[in-house]
Amino acid sequence: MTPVKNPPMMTATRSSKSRAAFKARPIQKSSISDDIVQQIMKQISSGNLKPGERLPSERDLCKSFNTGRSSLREALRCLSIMGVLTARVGEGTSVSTDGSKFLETVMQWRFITEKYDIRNLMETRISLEGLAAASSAERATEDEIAALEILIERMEGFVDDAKRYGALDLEFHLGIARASQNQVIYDLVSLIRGQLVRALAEVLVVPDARPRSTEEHKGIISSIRKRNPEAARKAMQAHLEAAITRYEDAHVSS
Amino acid sequence: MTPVKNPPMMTATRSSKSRAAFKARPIQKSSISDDIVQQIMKQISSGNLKPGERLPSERDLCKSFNTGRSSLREALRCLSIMGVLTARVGEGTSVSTDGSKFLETVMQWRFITEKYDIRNLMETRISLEGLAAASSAERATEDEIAALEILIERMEGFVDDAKRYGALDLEFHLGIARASQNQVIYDLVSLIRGQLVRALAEVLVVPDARPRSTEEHKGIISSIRKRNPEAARKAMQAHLEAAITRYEDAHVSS
DNA sequence: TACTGTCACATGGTCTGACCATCGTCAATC
DNA sequence: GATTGACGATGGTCAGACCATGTGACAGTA
Repeated sequence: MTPVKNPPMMTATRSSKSRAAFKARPIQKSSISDDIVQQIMKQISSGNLKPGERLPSERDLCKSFNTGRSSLREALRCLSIMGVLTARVGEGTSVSTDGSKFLETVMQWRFITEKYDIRNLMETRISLEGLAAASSAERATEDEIAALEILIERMEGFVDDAKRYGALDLEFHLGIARASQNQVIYDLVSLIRGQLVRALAEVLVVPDARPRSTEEHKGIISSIRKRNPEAARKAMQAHLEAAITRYEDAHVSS
Repeated sequence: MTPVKNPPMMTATRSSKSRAAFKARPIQKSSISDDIVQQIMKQISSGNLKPGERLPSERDLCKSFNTGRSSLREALRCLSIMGVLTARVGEGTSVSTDGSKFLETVMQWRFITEKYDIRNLMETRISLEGLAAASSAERATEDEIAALEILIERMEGFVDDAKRYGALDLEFHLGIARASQNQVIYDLVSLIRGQLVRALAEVLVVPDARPRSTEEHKGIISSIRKRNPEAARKAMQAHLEAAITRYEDAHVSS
């Protein structure tokens, strides 16, 4: 894990005098908290610790790991900030039941540290959501389809409210991702959507954008209801392409 | 951030007497280390703290944040375990220059806490790598294409060595993802690949798998060289579909 | 019987002070 | 000029303390 030592860095170009090349492997000294984090994660992955299960108290864990409370707490805190553990005063620490919170948190950070190019994001999104739509056409339940249709109706009531409309739009796209019955797609779509959230807000304020968007949504859900994967994919991709165009137009004019 | 309270959990099914549903939003009490983490991340995202730049010493930061060293350290430790910061004894703490390590670490954990379905992963991978191949056909540099071709030649020398072949295979797929000139795709492809690494090791030990795989690789790179996006996409997707088939055959027979 | 208040206890959250190992620096030394 | 050694700064670890909060048991009350 987290490297503690610098790479070898053979200082060959040192001076005139040549030295015997001394081979050595850098000592790996991982910190205590790193170790604890690893151990706990391993216990979780091995099923030894199940979601919702409670860990021993911090003071007990100190004895088990034979370590000070600070080191232990650094590990626990790290895991709980990342959403793997949930700690409550007076109640103890337990494994989080909602694992998705983890990805969510982390992606929020990813978006902070690294800015992706919007075109790259949209390009990837077109591919992923196309797949989501196609998969939904194959595997969405009747209930899911019905819910999406209702969602569209609700959106029509908010064509004049960019903010509300945007929220429902997000719900629509995530709904399709979920209806694909593919957790990977859902995670990735929501991930990318998180990165795009600022840019998309600009798109939907474009005049005329929302009515068009609604029509395109109807086309998508219609293809899904007809269980036509390729049509659904194409409809979704066309929808997103159109969104890009709207975005770029707005960007140029501003 | 990290929720401190339980969800509402309306205990509706309590007894015979019915109760008025009392709506309440759990109190959010963020801990100090959470705050510090947020603040530091914000400083990094705003560009106030640039990669490689050194932070004040822990003891100085304590004074700045007006907090104890333990709380501060919990935050710093969390960030450094996640790869955002790099801390070395006697040297200080600085912002990591390699941001990708962050995603890598995190995904390793994601894979630990949550197991994705292999079919879902492959399905998504087909879509993404198809896009990668298509984009590469449009945007790969001549150098990148040449490097991929050389890579294939090297792979032919290792058709008898499943392990080495696997390593080169990974390099090939990542190379195409990189040649797409789309950082998002590259990150996601390497992410998914990481999840699949165990399963894929099983695929390549199937007799006859490696020669076939090599042929398919040649087809992909050929389409890319011809600058034919759709052909490249189809070739890549066919390659991955074939890999699935090989995997399932191997799985059934075992 | 059902609710409510109280109290001891366990637990996570925070602070403080201390010691250690390591690194960079720079003067002293050969 | 190269090597060495002392010194200060820094992160890593520990132990002990106090606080605020949640839990559970128990008694009191209607």
